[in-house]
Amino acid sequence: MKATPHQLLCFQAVAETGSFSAAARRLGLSQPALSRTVRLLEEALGARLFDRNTRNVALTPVGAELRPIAERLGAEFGGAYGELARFVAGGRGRVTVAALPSIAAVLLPAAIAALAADRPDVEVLIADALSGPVLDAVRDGRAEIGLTVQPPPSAQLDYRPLLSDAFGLVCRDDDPLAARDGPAWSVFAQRPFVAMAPASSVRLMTDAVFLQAGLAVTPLFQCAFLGTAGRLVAAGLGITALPRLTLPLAAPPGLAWRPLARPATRRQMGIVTRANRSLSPAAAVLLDLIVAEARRAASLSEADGP
Amino acid sequence: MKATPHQLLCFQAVAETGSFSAAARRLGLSQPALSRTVRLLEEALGARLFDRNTRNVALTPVGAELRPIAERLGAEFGGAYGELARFVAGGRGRVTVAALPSIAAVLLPAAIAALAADRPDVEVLIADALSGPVLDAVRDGRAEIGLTVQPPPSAQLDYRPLLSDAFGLVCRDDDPLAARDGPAWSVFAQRPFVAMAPASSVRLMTDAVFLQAGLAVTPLFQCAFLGTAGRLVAAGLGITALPRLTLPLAAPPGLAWRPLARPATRRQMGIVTRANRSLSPAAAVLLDLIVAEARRAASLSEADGP
DNA sequence: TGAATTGATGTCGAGCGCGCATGAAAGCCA
DNA sequence: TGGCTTTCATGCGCGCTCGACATCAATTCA
Repeated sequence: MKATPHQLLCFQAVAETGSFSAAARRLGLSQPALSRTVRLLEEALGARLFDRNTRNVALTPVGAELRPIAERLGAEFGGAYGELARFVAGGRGRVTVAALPSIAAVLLPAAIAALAADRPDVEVLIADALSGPVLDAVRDGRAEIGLTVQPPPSAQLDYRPLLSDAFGLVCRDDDPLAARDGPAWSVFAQRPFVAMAPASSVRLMTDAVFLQAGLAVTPLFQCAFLGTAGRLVAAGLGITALPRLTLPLAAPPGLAWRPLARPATRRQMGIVTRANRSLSPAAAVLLDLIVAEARRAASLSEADGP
Repeated sequence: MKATPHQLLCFQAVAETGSFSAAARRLGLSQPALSRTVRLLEEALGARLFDRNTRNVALTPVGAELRPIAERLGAEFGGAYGELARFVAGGRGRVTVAALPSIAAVLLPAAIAALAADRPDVEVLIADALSGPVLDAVRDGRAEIGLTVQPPPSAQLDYRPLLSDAFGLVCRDDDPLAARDGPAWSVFAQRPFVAMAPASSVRLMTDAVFLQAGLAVTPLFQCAFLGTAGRLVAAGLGITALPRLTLPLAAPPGLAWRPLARPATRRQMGIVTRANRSLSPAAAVLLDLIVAEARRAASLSEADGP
């Protein structure tokens, strides 16, 4: 009751060449093997497929009926296999990345550009969110890759650190603070502080540092976007603390960045994936590209060690 | 590099049940066998299909990609197999019958009606022609079945006699000849003879009888159709000789038929098929029906022996 | 902490498909 | 017409695949 694809291939070869010997040569089989295979197929289907004697081979009506079917099936099978192979090779697919905006902006553009360059059929979706939703998205499979700060250890998530980024003071470049080498976090106790939104990763870290250092800092503003914070600082309304690599996002010219000391603080960025779950091939490729991009960013950033 | 349908079935079962053991039970396999089969499929595709530990089984992205493909392929395969099975069983197909009109009219209607009754998807094409073209059509495959008089023996054709039909005198029933028992062929030397067209099988036989009996018979008319000949006779323009079973075709009322003697002559009708060539299943069914119909016609016709 | 469930692995046996050698039939040619 | 060649079928031996069975490892539940 079963016809294997191999049997259909053998049938097709005989039908096309009109000869068992020629078909066997083409298939790289011995003629007896081919004869047997065709006979088995005929028995499986319950009908003769070729009227043959030692001199002539001709399709029977059943064989003629099978021919287009086998062809269609073969094309279907080959096509499906090709599709899948491309997916497996990472040449096709969809990758969803959940990322903190500040990290996405640093690491993703180059990686995605490199991916698009030689794998144009891979679709990349970016969901930027705060760190909690990023972890949630990865945990329940809505995103394959998460880019975020180091999360609390979890059995459901794997974390792989990529690079760390020093926090620094951000102020106008005509501010006297801009001239200082290695200002301390305590400066924020004396000047209006532009804070990020409460659940943002930058805010969580600055709050932690203030707490740890026993500093009483009252945020003057709370921004959801780095660009807003940058503009507030540029307008002279306050100063803030940001990781260095996020600086281009806070973009207005006329701003200075000085690494903060006491305590020297670094934000670690990394990749989060679902534990014990395979990545799609395309996602694996993108992940490698992100890792490479992170290495490049780390080596370019003189102040940054792992 | 090869995924067998069986491997895809196993994959689907695991994907659907979410469990190797349950899938194995459903497939009627042992669980180890199923495990191995899935592993082999994964190796063949070069990618893991399930993320699994002893407690959970979940599709990987590649597995999720394969799932609809496997489903489509399975449906395609099953559908194609079903189509072919129906063809093999004779439930679907096209049969071309080449036949002498006089024989077709006798044997085909009942056989085709019986065929259409329980195999509505079998298409029957009838090509009525003279005996030469009938043989040609069968010889080169344009027709699978030929209905004709006994042909000259040929290595390319098989002939199977069905029934034989006595020639008789056809005249008006008010003709004095109609009262005679067993008139002889010599009557045609004395009365206007309505002949059939030169290449028709009836004409060939009547000519042969006249030649053999040394009778000089000049045809008065030559008809291509039996109906025409019948009407000419009915109009009193002449008499003719026809096999008994063709009489209904020569139809007008008021005609008599009397078996001819000296020599008693029978037309043998039979089935011609291509030698060493399989019939399509549907054609084989039709052939059997024709044979049955011929047997019925023979038993009904008291004057007809084999 | 022990019992039960589930997937993986090792081993063995049966069946299938392959190649090789050989047989039978049909056409070709002298 | 009788060899020769070509072509498909068949018998045999072998290796690979796939099956079941027994067993192991890991995880959950009581």
